[in-house]
Amino acid sequence: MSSAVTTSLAHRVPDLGALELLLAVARLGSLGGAARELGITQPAASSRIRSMERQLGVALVDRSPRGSRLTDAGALVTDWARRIVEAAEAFDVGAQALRDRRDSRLRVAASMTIAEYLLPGWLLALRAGRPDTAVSLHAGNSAAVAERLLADEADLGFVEGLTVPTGLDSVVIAHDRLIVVTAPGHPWSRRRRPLAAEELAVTPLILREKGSGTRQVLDTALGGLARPLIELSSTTAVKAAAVSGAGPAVLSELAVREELSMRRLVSIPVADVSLARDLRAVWPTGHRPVGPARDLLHLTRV
Amino acid sequence: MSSAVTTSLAHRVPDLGALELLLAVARLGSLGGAARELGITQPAASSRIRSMERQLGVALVDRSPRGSRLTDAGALVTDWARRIVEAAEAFDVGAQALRDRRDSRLRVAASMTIAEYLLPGWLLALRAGRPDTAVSLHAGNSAAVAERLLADEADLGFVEGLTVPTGLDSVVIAHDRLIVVTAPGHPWSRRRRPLAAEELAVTPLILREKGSGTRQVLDTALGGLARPLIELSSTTAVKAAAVSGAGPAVLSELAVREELSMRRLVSIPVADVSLARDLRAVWPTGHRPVGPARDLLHLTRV
DNA sequence: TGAGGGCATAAGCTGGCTTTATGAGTAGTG
DNA sequence: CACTACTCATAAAGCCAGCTTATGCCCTCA
Repeated sequence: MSSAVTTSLAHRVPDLGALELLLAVARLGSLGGAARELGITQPAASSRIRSMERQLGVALVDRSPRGSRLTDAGALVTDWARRIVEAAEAFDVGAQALRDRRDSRLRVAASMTIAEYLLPGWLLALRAGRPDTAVSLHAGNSAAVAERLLADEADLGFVEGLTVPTGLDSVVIAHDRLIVVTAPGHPWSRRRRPLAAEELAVTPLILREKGSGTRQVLDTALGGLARPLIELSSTTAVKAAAVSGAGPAVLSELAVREELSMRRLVSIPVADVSLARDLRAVWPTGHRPVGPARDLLHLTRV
Repeated sequence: MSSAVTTSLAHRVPDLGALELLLAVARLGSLGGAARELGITQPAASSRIRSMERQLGVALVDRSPRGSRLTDAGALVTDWARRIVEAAEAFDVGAQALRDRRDSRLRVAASMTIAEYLLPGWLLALRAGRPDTAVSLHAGNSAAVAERLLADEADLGFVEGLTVPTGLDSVVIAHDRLIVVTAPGHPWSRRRRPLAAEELAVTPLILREKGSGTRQVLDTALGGLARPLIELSSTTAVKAAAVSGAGPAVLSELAVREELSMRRLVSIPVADVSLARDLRAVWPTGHRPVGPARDLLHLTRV
């Protein structure tokens, strides 16, 4: 693999500024207009689009004296670009929440899975409605979330798992499901019938460590029988092991959505095992969320 | 506060090179090692990580004389970064396929929706197994796909919709579903019961133009009754209208996955209407795909 | 025919990222 | 105990991408 000159992605993919510019051109139908919107000059926009076209080897916009429209290829590229920009927006709100310290107006504590996969989206939506809300975010396990809430160091918490920590009220805001995944080459990926619970129980699996929410749900569903091939301490490590073909893994559906659509992993249907778990918003008993916390809570309910 | 200087995303989110570097550091546990992998020097990596930390206002890695590990915040940031990099990888393979012209070893023709949302992932997987396969991609509607295949200008095609163009053999590779979506504020988003088919039929909707695959499926499902509020000629335009709150829209589940998880749109359950449609791989009758086309076809089957 | 909007080109500047060169801390080893 | 091998940080100097300003051409519309 990586033969010859495997130049990094960054050399083959335009930078975020150029992608934003392309989206603006697509929306406004004019290089100069897009430039104005981004606060740069028209020649800068012109040259940037041109160098992006050189880099990709494809004409992206049709220039005419009355404006610019995307070519067919340009439309396709713009849609791919949009997905990068959306991921960057999620990064941005997440990072901003992480930076803002305890003087923030809304302090959120969340379990890792929720903080990684759901919160950025919610914060993006919250910012759309309440642009001035400063949010801070702390990520930890369920116990840590409970502790922060009870010490009045957080206004609203999010946890996953089967039980609600004592002293907290909660409401179910979404459902998650654990699924079995393998690399595309694995024999299970060619099965025609769903996997039986017994098969899953006797096969060594790549798992999160005992005590994690994920492991807890799986052990309960299988009657405490899950057999580890390896035990790893982060979702990311489990994914990496599964992608590399080490064996089947059991992971939150949320955590592997990207890998499934990229076909780095495939999902193996399982019969007779209930691997659903609730995702809950939590707060100290009696202290119903108000203000921005209430807004965020409303956003999260499907 | 958009007030003051609402600097663009590109100023608040590190560039792709920095994100890749961060992922390498996370994986290898060493700044120098990551630098070596990316073909830059250790001081460059050091300074780049440091300036990323300055930009985000958060410490990302714990340096020690025996290596570097991610901080808690760093782990979270790294996972958000990974999603940007994955979107960039999809962009990259898509763009590469778009650039390679008709001398490519594998020529693919696909409908817009499939080209935008699924093909990049498939090509990524294909490249993992067959790194040297050069792929070219043409996107158009079903008729254009059929034309290219029959003129021997493509080796494998992908279409969505209810019918298979004549002269082509096909196999169903996945199922898509049209769903009803609205902006989060819309009254329908607070419904407790699923929408009935009749309600959908009498409500003016944001739709693709007549003749598109999406519209065809919807009209059939509703008995030709879909009532347009506006008709737009691209999926992206429909999404933009729906996000801005113009009304309910009907779109492929594939097309709105990101918007749903970002909560820019919410999905409205519908009862009694079957909006499923098949996604098919197609090829000229009798000419079963061989070589790389066969590999790609295998990859796409769930 | 003149005004206005759209785009391209050229020249010069600047800032960020890079490399090279060096120093300092820690761990393992004979 | 000192030597080696690994880690990371700092400083100085060079390069290049992208920016701005200044200009010119093309087209459309009044």
